[in-house]
Amino acid sequence: MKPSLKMVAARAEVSPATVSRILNGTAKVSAEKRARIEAAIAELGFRPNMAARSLAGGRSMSIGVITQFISSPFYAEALRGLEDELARQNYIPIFMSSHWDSAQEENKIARLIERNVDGIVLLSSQMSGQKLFEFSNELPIVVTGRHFESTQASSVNWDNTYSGVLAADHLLELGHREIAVIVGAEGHEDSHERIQGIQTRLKESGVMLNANCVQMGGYTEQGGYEAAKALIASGEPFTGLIALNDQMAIGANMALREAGINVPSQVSLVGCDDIQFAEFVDPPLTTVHQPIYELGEQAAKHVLSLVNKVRLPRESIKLPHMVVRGSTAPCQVTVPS
Amino acid sequence: MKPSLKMVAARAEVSPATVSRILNGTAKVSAEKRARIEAAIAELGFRPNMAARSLAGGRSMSIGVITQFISSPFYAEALRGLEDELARQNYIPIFMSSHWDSAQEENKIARLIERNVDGIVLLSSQMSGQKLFEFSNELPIVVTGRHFESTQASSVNWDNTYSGVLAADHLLELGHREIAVIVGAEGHEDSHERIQGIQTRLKESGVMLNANCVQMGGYTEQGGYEAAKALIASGEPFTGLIALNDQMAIGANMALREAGINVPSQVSLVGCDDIQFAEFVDPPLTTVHQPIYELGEQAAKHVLSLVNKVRLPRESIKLPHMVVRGSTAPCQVTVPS
DNA sequence: ACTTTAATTGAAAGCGCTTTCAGAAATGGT
DNA sequence: ACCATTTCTGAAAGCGCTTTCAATTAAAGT
Repeated sequence: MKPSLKMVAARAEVSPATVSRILNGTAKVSAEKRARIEAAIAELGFRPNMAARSLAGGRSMSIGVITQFISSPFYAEALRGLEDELARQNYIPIFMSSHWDSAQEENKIARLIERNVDGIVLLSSQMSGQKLFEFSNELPIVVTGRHFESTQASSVNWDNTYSGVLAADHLLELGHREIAVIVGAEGHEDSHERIQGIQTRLKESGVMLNANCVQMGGYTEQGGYEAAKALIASGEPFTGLIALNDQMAIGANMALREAGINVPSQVSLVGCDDIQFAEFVDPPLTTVHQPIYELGEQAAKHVLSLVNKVRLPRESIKLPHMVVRGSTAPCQVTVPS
Repeated sequence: MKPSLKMVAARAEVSPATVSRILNGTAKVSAEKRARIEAAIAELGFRPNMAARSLAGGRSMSIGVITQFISSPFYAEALRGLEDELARQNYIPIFMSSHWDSAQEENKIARLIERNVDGIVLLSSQMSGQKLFEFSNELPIVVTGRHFESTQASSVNWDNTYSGVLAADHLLELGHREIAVIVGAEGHEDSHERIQGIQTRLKESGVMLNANCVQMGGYTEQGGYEAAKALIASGEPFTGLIALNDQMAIGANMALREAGINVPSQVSLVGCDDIQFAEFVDPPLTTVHQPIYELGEQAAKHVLSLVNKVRLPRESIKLPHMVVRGSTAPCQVTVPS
């Protein structure tokens, strides 16, 4: 039979309440009893039962985390940050994937609430603001990739507009004036902000972003590959190509290669995220590094601050920055001025 | 206040026991009461409290899953299989990373047991067999990447020897006789089996695997990169290179490129796993496809069969197979016969 | 030495559910 | 109609812990 708190209490000749106090540090206990209890715990190999703690105490010490796909290099990195930060505060994450489907997302949230999570982190939620608000009345929620604030909810993000600005500036500085963009999907606030950043910068430099030069790639390698093919097929000229994430950039790179278009001498390619693989493709991908791991950490800090109702010292998240590798080069084509 | 089972019972004018029976399907309930109860549940928006269920019922409907790194394309795929299969049976996974550290692994297992998981899946465990055995006395355990069987434990694997055989055969058939290998790390049963497979096949074809031609790459891109560099620096001639996973193969590919060695015309490169990216590197990576997603699924089925003490229909896992892409080609070098 | 205040401790009441046990109702057989 | 089964249902105990609340003991003040 598994040792219980009661058995520890009996063995240490104290009341269960006192053992509980040691476990939680909720009250002072005399050194002598503390020693007896700790000995008893060790001897019995006692491990507290979280279900019971959760039921009695109303806290489960766990945070639900919903991602679109657990198996994406982007989310994986954020999850790592989350897991590390939560562990530091003795919480555990419970991960679930919602596969870009808001029905599944709601369902998984319900499932997490059943499991008594103390709070929820939504990495790139698809849900309507209305629903989000409703859930945030039930428990603390933190979302990334979009803005949302209420009494029990907050959002954490880096400056996505700035990511767009960086990518655009980089190509502009290299002399590119014909620029194409592969976006992820509609209705993503962060994605939208990046495009905003790109467009603002292009406009400031007197470069028009032709509508034909914007293709959707669904954030996958395959999608990026097809988007680039479409771009090439359209006949629209471009010397600079920005993909809104690295996976699409890698797919696009392949399409360009297949079409016999050299990167970077004919087309400069810039990605976004700086996932682990970016460094290892050929040519190594120039990309906008985003603080993904840190995003996870911050998200964790934010939920826990909501859960424990403590004010968080307002430290803002790092800014994205360019990582220039081999996929971009000065524009070779002479542009009529 | 959150609705409780008791409130549902009151509203439906039945006893809590009856509501519980509906929830669990543990006994027949008259159609009339069932209707009343279901209405009450819907009206109140009642969601059962898992902590309470777990405490009372002794089952948490959750399975602990320990991986080395959650952010690895390999594990991510297995996790997806696990998550899907568990969901089908109304269980949820609780993921934790142990970072190739057996102390952390034990610690996380303890943490999972505290949380009342009904069973544990270890993806590529590092723990000693002794420890593993001890834990398996506490609760059902399934491990992958090594063999381990006991009354409350089992292992699920594909045929790793065969993976090695496939890789070796492929290079052999292309006429390669000077072959180098980048292995992961010491003490991995699956890794060891793959080398066995490679060596057996090489020996059968009268090809010796020189000890200098085996380098360790730690399963990472960076490691593969450095291993390949070392291989090149050693001056040892080779026309075929097998990396025991795709990440190392991708790193090696980069090292070869940097050294001005063309793949596949000068060196044929074969990877292992067939991760998503393999298709998108240049040249597209020839690799041994392993049924990773299915491994996750099977692992889930196995733990649940142990948990619920049902015999599993003995369906064996798919065999690995070659996926020939662009990184291998017939050997160009004339080998003295 | 004797009260006042503070520091420790234990008894007991739940947290929200499952499950045994036994009683009540319904079914069937004759 | 009457008893033997079978089916459905409720009362109550309890899962392992936390947390008041009040009691006990130690420390401090005069």
